[in-house]
Amino acid sequence: MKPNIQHVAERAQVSKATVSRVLNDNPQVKGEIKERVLRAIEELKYRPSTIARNLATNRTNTIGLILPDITNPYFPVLARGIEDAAHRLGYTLFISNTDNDPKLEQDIIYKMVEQQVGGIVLISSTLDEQTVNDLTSLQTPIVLCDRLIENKPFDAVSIDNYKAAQEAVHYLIGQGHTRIAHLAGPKNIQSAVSRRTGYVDAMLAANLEPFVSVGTFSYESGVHQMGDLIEEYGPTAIFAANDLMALGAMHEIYRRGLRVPEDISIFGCDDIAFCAMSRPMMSTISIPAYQIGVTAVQLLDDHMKGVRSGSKNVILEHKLIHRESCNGVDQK
Amino acid sequence: MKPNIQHVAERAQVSKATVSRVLNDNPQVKGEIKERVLRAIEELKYRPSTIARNLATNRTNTIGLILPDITNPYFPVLARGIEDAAHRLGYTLFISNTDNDPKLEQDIIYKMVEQQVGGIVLISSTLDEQTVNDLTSLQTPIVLCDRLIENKPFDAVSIDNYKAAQEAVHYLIGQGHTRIAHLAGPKNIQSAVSRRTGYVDAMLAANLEPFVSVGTFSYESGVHQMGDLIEEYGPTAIFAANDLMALGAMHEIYRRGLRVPEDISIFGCDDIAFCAMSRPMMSTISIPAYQIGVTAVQLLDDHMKGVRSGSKNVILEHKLIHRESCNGVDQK
DNA sequence: TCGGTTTCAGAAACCGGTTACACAATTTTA
DNA sequence: TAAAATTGTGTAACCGGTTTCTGAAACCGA
Repeated sequence: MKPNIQHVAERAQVSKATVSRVLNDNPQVKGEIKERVLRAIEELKYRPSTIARNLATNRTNTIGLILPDITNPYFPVLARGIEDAAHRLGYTLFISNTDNDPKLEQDIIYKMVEQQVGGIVLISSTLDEQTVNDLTSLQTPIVLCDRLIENKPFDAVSIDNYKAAQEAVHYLIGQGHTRIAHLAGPKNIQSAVSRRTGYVDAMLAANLEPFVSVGTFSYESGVHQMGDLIEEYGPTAIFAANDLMALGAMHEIYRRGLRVPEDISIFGCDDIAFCAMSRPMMSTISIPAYQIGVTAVQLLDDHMKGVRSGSKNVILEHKLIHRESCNGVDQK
Repeated sequence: MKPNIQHVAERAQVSKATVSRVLNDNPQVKGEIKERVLRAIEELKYRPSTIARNLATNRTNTIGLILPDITNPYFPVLARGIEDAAHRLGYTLFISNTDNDPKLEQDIIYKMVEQQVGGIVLISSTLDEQTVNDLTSLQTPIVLCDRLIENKPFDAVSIDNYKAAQEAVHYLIGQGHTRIAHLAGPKNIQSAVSRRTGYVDAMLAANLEPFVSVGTFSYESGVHQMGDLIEEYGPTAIFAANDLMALGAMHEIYRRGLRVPEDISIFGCDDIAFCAMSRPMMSTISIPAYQIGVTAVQLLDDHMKGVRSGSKNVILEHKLIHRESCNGVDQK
């Protein structure tokens, strides 16, 4: 039978309260009594019940992470940042995938709230106004990743996707490209929309005609879109809204006997690990995913500890990574 | 202020017990009383406290997942299988990374046990005899992934790594290779050891001399090992203990102006997503990672529901995936 | 009509901790 | 040396549910 605090108390010949104080490092208890309690704990191999403690304190020291799909190579790094930061601060982490399904996402949020998580890190693109308002009534702090939000009591941490996209386009233009197409992500995902807008604006500002192909952020999508693009537009450079699509595009280019960057330059976004493993290595925008995760948890922790009550949008710095997948047109 | 069961009871003019019964779909309560309770719940936007329920029932409906590093591309798929299966069965999932640190791993296991998880899916390579015995005394069911274990009260689910490695070697031998080197994984990881043993035995059985280079399962390790291998041994084919090392090896081969598979063939293991994205696409052993995860949770669920008490080793089928990274020597 | 079941809701104990408060023992102060 | 302040421990209420047990009311057949 599993020992509880009462058993320890009896063995050490003290009260439950004293045992509890020892467990919580309360300095009131010391000397021989503390020794006795520690010995009793040791002898009984007693481990306090977290759930009982949770109920008594009305806190759980848990954080929930809700994301689209851990299988998408961008997210593990983010998740790792979150887990590390959470662990460091003494929280354990719940995790759940939504596949970008708004209904499922909603259910999971409520499930986690019922689990009494102290806070939630939410990576969501599908949040509509109504849902956001519902969440507002929750007392659980929420921090959004990769998505900014205004005038709502949520923290958010992200990068400036609009600016990042513009930089990518400028980089390509700087190499002499004019026929630059964009492999866009889903229309309901904010980061995808920002990148697309950044691309379009940068093109227009340079008096170039934008050409957008909308996809799904997946490798397969990149493959198909690229095929269409070659036939319908004939670009010399591609700015893809994420690396997975960029990789798919690159694959298709080679399948057709063309080469990167000699025939077509490709620029990605995210800087997933495989960008440095592909051949040619992919030039891309590096997003500090790990740091986003860490920051998100810190914001959450602040809220949970009551350090801060307002909401805050944090924008982290991205970085343009020059590798091998882009080349000037004049070098052909 | 957040409503509790008492508030609902008062509003519906019934007792706490009745509300509890309604919450748990107890058919005893029906008709008008049930209606009143449901209405009160609705009106108060009442959500039962999971932690209170946990304490009362002494169950949490949570499962813990402990793995080395979610950032390693093999694990997200496994984790996804686990999460999907857990979600389907009504469990929420804790997750934590160990970086293969035995001490940390131990701490996390105990932390999860204190969280009263119903069971733990453990992906560990560092378990020594002593630790395993300690875990035995826990009342929490544990299922091991990617690692078999005998005569212990744990379930395990894995593939036959020894056989998989032999098949890989036979495949390479069948293509006419004789100078086949092995990029091995860490000596303290069981799957790495099995693959290595399978390689060595298959080589010896074919009267070929094994050549093993020990690495760390990482891409960088593959790069460095491959460099050494080319200089010290001059293999015509490589069997890498995982895809990350295989990819690293391929990178190094190209960096030196050689080609895959024309100069050196490479065969990996795991079949991570990048294998089908690299150029050339990587031939490898496909491990049913998702299915391993699902199976692990099913075993856990059986145990938690008391369906089965003995322990069980499940071996899932792997598959040899023929792609582009291997070629017969005679074709040169 | 009446005793015997059956049905259904409530009272209260319980899960295993935490913590406000009370109070005895000890130390400090006057 | 007595009163006051401090220290350290115990008592008991509490967190918010679940569940056993009890008994009233409804139902049933004779």
